[in-house]
Amino acid sequence: MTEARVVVGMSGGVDSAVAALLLKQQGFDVVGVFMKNWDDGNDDACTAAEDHDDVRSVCDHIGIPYYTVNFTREYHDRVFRYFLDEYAKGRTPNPDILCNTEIKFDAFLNFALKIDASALATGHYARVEQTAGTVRLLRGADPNKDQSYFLHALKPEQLSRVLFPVGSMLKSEVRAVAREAGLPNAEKKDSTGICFIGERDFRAFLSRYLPATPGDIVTESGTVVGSHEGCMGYTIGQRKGLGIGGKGDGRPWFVLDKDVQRNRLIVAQGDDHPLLWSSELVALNPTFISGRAPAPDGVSFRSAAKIRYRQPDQACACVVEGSSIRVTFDRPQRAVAPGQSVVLYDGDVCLGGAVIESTAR
RNA sequence: UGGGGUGUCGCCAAGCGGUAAGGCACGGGACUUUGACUCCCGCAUCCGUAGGUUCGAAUCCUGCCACCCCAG
Repeated sequence: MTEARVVVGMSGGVDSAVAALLLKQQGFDVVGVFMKNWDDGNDDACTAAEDHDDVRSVCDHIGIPYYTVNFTREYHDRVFRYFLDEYAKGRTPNPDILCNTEIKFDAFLNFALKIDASALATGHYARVEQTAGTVRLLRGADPNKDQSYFLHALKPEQLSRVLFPVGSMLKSEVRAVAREAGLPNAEKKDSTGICFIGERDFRAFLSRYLPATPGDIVTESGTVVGSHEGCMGYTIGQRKGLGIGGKGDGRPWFVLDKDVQRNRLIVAQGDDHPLLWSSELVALNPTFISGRAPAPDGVSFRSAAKIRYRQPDQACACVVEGSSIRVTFDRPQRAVAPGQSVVLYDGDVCLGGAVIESTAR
């Protein structure tokens, strides 16, 4: 009779390290696993190697075995290709959401089950609550670190196999635990950037995979005010990188829209421009963690939504219409970008979400 | 080659004899498991150029250069 085995996805950061530590202390048969899902040969090799080293030393410190798995192929086929396709269409995808549904909690979860683990744990700041056959996803206890936004598309079958040991903790508590336990990465800086790919000069990175064709930057009336080197490198609401200075009334310029057909960026001066704000959006193929929408098809229900990670909750009314959902906000939202996800909440409960398709005033 | 005007950071623009505002752009940092937004810091020893006046000039004077406008 042995303890239940749990696989912990180790990134090299403190959060997953503490997750592994806590599970070990709780008596689980913990196995640390490092995922290497990206490989572009050279430049990023160093940080990936550092992360791997951190995983090794953390696992040694905690006293658990560790392995490395490689889902480079899966990541490329199921996440990165979509990522590029979306950018090619002029949209702004969120690869990390897909990475969770397709890689971490699918390919990787299956790997964990295959080596006889009963669950997969990660260092995500979110909570899973299971009661009488139902699963709920709750925000992380630390409002400043909550990552439920990235997990909203998981299915109940996936969530029921998942543990988030640090989800009920504050970041400061996680760091304190790491320090007390003497974990080698206790003070390691939080990582950002696309998961598994890391922090990059975004436009330069994209141009390695998508042809960057120079084009005009125009105002909504068609006046050319600048030029860009590939409009896929910009997103709605973006200010930096336009290189337009000294024109008009002196205020900064923002991207209002992208005209992929004509390879043009449409911009306006001042972030109070009406075309930068919309109070309604339509998103496709909504998924709900409970398995069904809070209200029947065609019936409106109130909710709180996020258009992007770390955005404060926005009060709204939603209505599912066939394979899409229409969200109408109480207050207009800035720079709603097709390709990004709208995620719905009811208090601390994450209901689900959908990928934004279009907006309306 | 008659007249008038203008030349200050990549762009726009203060300054009007007392020793170079500000905005945009850009660079760096903070924030951040997407892309963005936001915030903070930095950014002309020098004012088209050569002289002159003055204790002292980007600010006054003169020559030259460049551009613009009106005349031709």
